[in-house]
Amino acid sequence: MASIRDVARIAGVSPSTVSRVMNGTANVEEDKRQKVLAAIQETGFKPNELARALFKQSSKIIGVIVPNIENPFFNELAKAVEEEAYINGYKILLCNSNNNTEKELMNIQMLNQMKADGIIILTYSDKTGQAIASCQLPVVVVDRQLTGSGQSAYVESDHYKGGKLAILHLLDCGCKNIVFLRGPLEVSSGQQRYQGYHEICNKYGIREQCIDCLYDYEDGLRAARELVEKYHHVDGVIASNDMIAIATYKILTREGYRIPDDVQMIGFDNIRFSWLFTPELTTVNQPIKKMGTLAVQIILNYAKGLPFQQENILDVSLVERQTTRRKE
Amino acid sequence: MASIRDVARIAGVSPSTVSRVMNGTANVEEDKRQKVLAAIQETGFKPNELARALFKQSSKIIGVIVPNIENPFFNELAKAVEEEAYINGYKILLCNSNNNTEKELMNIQMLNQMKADGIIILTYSDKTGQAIASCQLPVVVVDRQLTGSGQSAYVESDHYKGGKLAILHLLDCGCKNIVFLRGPLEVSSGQQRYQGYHEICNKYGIREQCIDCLYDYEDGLRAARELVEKYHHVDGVIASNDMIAIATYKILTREGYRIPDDVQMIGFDNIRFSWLFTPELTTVNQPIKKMGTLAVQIILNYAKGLPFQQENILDVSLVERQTTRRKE
DNA sequence: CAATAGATGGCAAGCATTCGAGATGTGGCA
DNA sequence: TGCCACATCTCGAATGCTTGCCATCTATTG
Repeated sequence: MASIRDVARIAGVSPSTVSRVMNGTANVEEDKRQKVLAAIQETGFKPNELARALFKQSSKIIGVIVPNIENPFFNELAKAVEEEAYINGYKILLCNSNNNTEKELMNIQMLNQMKADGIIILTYSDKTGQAIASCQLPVVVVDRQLTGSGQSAYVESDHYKGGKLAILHLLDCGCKNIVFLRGPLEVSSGQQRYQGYHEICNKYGIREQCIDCLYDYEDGLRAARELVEKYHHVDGVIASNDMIAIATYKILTREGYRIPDDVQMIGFDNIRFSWLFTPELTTVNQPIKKMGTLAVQIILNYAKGLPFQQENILDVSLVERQTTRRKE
Repeated sequence: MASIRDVARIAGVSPSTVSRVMNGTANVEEDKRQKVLAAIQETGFKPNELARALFKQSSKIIGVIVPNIENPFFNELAKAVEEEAYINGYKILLCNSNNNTEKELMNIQMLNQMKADGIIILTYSDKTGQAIASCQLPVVVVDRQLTGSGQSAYVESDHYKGGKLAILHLLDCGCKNIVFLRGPLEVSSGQQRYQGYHEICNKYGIREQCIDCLYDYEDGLRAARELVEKYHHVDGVIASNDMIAIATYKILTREGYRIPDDVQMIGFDNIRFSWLFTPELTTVNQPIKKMGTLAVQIILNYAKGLPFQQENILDVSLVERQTTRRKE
């Protein structure tokens, strides 16, 4: 592989001149410029990104740490991040943490050593929180609130509003016996959605009915089984997210419930699958793409020394589809 | 950020000695060793990966180029790749090509400049084929056959067998009027599956009924609409993959067909969603995880100078679930 | 006392970039 | 016409950081 010095030798100039031609850093006399260009052509010279990054102390890499790429929510987000990064000349280093704090810490350290320009992280334990705080890199936490500070920011949706939207919609649809498959209260999305739900219940004097449920499909199946066992007269389900809604659909139909005739159902997130699924899921939309784009922009701004907003809470909206039906 | 020279100065030794302590390259006297360790502790020194990679001419990065991370098949594969890479101390640089040859070439070039240790690519146009052939890096093409050569290899499933398995199963289930939503013939998976189907049709004197269909959901909807228009008496559908099967399910049920009572259906790939879906999809399993693992291992072997198999065709198998039903 | 083994330091390589200094040339003024 | 000043261009060296090789030095053993 040709180096800048090979090019310089062939063109009969110094490496600095070649560098100037390539980067347009300064004027170069036309005939030398032509010779350099010719030499670049001839050798097929491409600058070594590692050397460049080493000098510049920046690798133009953004690290993305997700618990599980397989999860549609995370991979839709990863896609948005990749696109925005690519447009701006950045690359994505993808790390799967498998919800393993150990691996998360390893990844953060690795990104530090790689001189990544920022980290976008989609998971958050207390330990990682500390690692983030003591991290020299800008970190954007997505879908979790952040209590620490430093050069970090967070991006999430208005889950509180989402929770209200969900139950209000089921009420609009005439549900009398709503069960909330409640997401984990330790994470802000679960906590906030529950708060929204809770407030509406209070306001209308509705008795709360919750089943705790993690965000993964398997636990969704478990929770849904508990649902059909405990709540025979259920006519409305708020699933903690779309994957849980899909799991619940399987269990409910297996038990002979028809959706939305017997039980109406609403999810959260509006992942692509909520629309691909049959029936198409009513859900509370999170602007996933926008979250990814924003996260990248925050890192870009940080890199450029521009100001950025530390707390970003994006709006959510109701998407009515086939698992609910408004009363005429 | 502390450098190895800072550590050396504090410990009162030379940088080489520090390096030796860190990497265990050679023996170091115990008291110096202790001093070095203490200095590392004190400074929190972590070697600069860029400098290391520059020296070693290897960044321990594997580039993964997928057409679309959102596609479940690709992201299940990406996950397997990430896991296997992580275990072996490699990182994944994820590139979304969006089926854009331009972007693919850019990514290949970028990975070259980054001194990636290999590329795993899940898409394949003629132009990229050339780029791959002239690439100094080892390349593993997954899910496509490769006609060129160089230091490249390919990993794919036995699609031919898969095609046979699919139609034979529908015949076993008593289907008399099977339509094949045929994947693109330009790619080997489409071509080979069709060959398998074709051979069985020949053998049993069945009239072929095909609708051409790309691998994405939207085109699946289109093809499925064409299906219900053209083939009123269809009682068996072979979908070009699971996503297409899911799209077909939507259209068929909307038209009042019951599955599997009126129409039986089989897909390909056995993506996670084929099981999460209701009804659970009968499908032809591709060992996705194994494919990802193998692809990484090929690159690892190449890096170690070990031999590796250039052509890898993995076995497929039938997974019977709820969209087909064997005749008693 | 010599020879060898083991430990350690220094230097160079890997590569692109930037800065300060030097070189070349041109224009203006005496 | 000759000289000085200034502008423009170009080069070399230093920077970023680590590792491997070679040379050196010390200590131990025969």
